[in-house]
Amino acid sequence: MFSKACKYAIKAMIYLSSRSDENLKIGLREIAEEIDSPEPFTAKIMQTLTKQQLVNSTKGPHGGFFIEAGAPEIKLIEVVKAIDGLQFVSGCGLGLKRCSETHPCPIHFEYSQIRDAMLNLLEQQSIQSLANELQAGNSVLKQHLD
Amino acid sequence: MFSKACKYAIKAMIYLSSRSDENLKIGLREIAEEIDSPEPFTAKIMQTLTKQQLVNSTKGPHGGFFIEAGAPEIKLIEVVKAIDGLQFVSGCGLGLKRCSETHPCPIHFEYSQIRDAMLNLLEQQSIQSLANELQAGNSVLKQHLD
DNA sequence: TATATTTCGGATATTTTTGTCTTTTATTCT
DNA sequence: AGAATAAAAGACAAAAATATCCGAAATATA
Ligand code: FES
Ligand code: FES
Repeated sequence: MFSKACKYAIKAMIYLSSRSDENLKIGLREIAEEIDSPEPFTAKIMQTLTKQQLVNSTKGPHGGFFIEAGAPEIKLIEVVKAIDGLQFVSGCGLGLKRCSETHPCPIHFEYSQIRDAMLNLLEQQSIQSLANELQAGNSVLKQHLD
Repeated sequence: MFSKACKYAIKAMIYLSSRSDENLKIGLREIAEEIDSPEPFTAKIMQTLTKQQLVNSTKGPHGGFFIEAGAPEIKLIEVVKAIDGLQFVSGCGLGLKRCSETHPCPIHFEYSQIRDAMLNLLEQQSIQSLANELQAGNSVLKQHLD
């Protein structure tokens, strides 16, 4: 569904948002720790997100990543777009060169409905609202397995 | 969503089914041609499908792949399971070690609904019925782009 | 200014997926 | 039996995704 990089990105964004209310910058180490991701790989992803202007960053002591306070809501689709691109929400489920109503693959009509539901989810849900649920303790970003 | 191998597998199965009514065996070359897939890679996939008993094969002249006539319907999920495994229809959308109602990731409730719809599709749809639609000209397995 | 901190950028390494090639084995036909 | 055909099996190659490392640049603090 999503690449690992994209999953890390989404979780990082949600975590960041859940801690960015204050004028707080979050370091790479903390992010990787809290979303249970490999630190150097996460660094690359954060670089991409920064270049795509989805997060801000500052270097140096007390530097780190943060989401501009008072910034407009960031929808999930924007994060997916930045990391994985939009192929998955528009492409054919069986890999035809283009998804088409007039020359559909065998599962087009069933598949495209589900794909559109996913697209809808990504367009509706925002990082901020998911972060609120996280803060409220209604969801988690990592699990402690014994 | 599905790996390329899995997409090739599904298309190969549907094509095979659409031609297997008669006691007809289909060669690798024809399959790869008709589903627009790399021949040697497709060979590997067909080997797997054969080992998993989803198709039969015979060697030698006029040999090839075929689906046992009068065999019970093959559901899409069986093909996906044989090639990609079931991780995607049961795993967490954000990569948590397990998908859980009690310790859900931020998108669990929306995501799992869509994932279950996909699972439902895979469990309902059979290779044979999709092959019928293909034969009826209602779908295609490859496109000719200029 | 000097030092410590932290991201940035580029190079490199590993793993997985995708794809290819060659030899062997089974089967059919002559 | 011998020749031709086609899949099976295993080794190999290329590409992409995932992950790591290190020096450079920026920033805060002393
Ligand atoms: S053509 Fe395959 S999903 Fe639309
Ligand atoms: S916990 Fe993430 S999808 Fe269920």
